[in-house]
Amino acid sequence: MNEIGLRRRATVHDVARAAGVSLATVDRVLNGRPGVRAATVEKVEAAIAEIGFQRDLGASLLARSRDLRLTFVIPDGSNEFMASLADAVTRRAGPALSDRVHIETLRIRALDADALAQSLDNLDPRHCDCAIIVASEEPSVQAAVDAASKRGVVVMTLVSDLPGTQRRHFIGIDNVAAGRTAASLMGRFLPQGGKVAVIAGSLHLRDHSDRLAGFKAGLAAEFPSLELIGPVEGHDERSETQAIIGGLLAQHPDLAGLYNLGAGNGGLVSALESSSRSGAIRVIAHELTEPTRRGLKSGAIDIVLDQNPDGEIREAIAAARMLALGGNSATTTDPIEIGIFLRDNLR
Amino acid sequence: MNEIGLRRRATVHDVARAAGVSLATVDRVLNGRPGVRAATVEKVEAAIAEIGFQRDLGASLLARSRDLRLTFVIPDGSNEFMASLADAVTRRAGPALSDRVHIETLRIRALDADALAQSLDNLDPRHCDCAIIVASEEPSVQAAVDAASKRGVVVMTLVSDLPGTQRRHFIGIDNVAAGRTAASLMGRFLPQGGKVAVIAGSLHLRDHSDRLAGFKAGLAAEFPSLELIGPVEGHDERSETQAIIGGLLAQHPDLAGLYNLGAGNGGLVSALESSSRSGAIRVIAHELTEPTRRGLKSGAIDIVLDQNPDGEIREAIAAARMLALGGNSATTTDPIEIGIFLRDNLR
DNA sequence: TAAGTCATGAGGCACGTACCTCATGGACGG
DNA sequence: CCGTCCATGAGGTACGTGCCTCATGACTTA
Repeated sequence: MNEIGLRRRATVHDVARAAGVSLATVDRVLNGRPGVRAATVEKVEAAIAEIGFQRDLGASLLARSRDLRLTFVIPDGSNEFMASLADAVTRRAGPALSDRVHIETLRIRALDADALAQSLDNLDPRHCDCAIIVASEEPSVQAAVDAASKRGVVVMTLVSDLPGTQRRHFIGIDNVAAGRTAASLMGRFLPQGGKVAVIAGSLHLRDHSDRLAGFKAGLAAEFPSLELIGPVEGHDERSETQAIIGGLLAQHPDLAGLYNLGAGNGGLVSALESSSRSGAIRVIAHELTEPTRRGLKSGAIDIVLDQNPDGEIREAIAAARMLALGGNSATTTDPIEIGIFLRDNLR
Repeated sequence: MNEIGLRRRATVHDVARAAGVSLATVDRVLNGRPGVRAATVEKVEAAIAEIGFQRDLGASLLARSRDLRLTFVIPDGSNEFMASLADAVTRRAGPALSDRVHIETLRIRALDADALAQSLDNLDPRHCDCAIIVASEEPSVQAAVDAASKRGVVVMTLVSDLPGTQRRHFIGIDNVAAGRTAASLMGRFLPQGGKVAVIAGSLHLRDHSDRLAGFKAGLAAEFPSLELIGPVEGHDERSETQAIIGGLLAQHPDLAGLYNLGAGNGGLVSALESSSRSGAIRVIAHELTEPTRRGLKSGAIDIVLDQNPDGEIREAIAAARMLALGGNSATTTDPIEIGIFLRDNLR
């Protein structure tokens, strides 16, 4: 019943025929089982390359008769972005299930390195193929990532990276570039120069320290007339951030700009709006969430730099599927882009 | 061999048991085949909802023993964005194949409605499940879309929509919002007012006419001190656009802003750079391509509004898969976002 | 009442891969 | 020359779904 001229896609049978070996041998090679001479392995691999065989992912998962099991580990607490990240996971879980991808979510206390390390330690490769974590850069976490990898649980980082470990992939924006972009916008907003304060969540978070580095570099290179104040750490908490902003406003009556490279934006907006200086200070924040939307609309915030949580979750799942088939995820996943939002292009 | 407490996912067998019918009946319901009483259909659907059955997409495509066949119809010519769209299709074709999605690309002459209509007419539902087209809003195209739908080829629109036809889905940005965003940025760039020229490709393209509408509305609502010149149609061609810009520059020595809502950006940049007024005029263009990157870097262009071609192709494929399973694509696809690029956040 | 129509059941084969068992034949050491 | 190990072949079953045929029993219509 095949249409003429419409070639069937290659199967393991075709590989076996092309390599001049049996199905069993092809299977052993494909799934990395022992008992095949090196020369034979090469023959099979050559045949695969020659006829362009691609393993059928659906049939493969079907035959294994089990889903790909992913565990997302996401910080809990008042951080709205993390909440929207978790929501995105929930939204994707349903559709993913019909692709045989089973997703679980773990929420752990924000900025609690030991809690993160421990939940990684608890992951059993028999129940979890891949863990996707929002990492913080602390020794206990790094050790736990390497240990999990050694046990056979693939680890990927999300939003905040953990270079120098066994993590197989990072999904998130280029945070140095994000910081540079913030500097570039801030510099254009303040051609006359002035004081710019920087608030971070925690410099143990790689995304925050990268943004800071990019922002500093951007200011130094292009806008030396801006004077940087801080960074101050608000631990991504609403009330703590609000207190810090209040203090900065009181301490610097001539404050011209504010860059919050962490979370806690509810506190940022509240502090600005209750200060009578909202709109007079150029404000750049991160992540499009309820408080930053409110800030954009009221004029308290000028620009929001955003990473699309839905896109990140989608790419994480896609990367995990690729890894599960022994492929290289890096070659096929799309980079996550830095979104720039002002009042007029709110989505 | 199932882990204790790890429930197996529901299958058609479970549905049959739960509904008290046979496998054959479940199958008839699932695949919309006739010969089932309405009451029985309801019983089955209730059972599906109750036990949370989700069809196994992989097994389904496997059993059908054929790939999902998609045909992308993309304009040819000097339009760099369309080229990058076609590239994105090519990039996705490989990975998609391992999900049993077979992709073909047709390039047709840009702005040639009859060529587009004819390639739609040529699509045979036995060789193509779904066509994804960059539409232009002309009667012959509209008729061809409806005819193809009637023949059994699902049609989706990409980049430029075709409302009022049988097209099942549109994938692209909200172009009215894009125009409004351009207006908002332009207005902020030119607080002292002035002349702003608008260049389009063709107002038969829905995306262009939508952008124009959004831009006009945005200026009228917020920046009445800006005087709009045009639109002039450059037909998305490099040389024609270059000539038009040259003419505008000569005719309006006091030109303050330029919004090219179409393609032909190579001509835009060339005209500006050879005019000695590059950098003195605020310029907003669309689509991140080689010429617009060059323009951003040289300062000839201030802002580029972008739709991510890779993201669009990804969503198109995802939507087609959903439609193929009888689902409603609109509920599961992510909206495409308007990217805003300046020199500093080039990707 | 006989013939026909219709909803449903029962069961089987196919899809491409994973994974299992068993057979076979060659190489090698003693 | 015999026993052992090892690479490989042969062939089966299973996974969940699609699609086919055939049988059966209920109901309609002439």
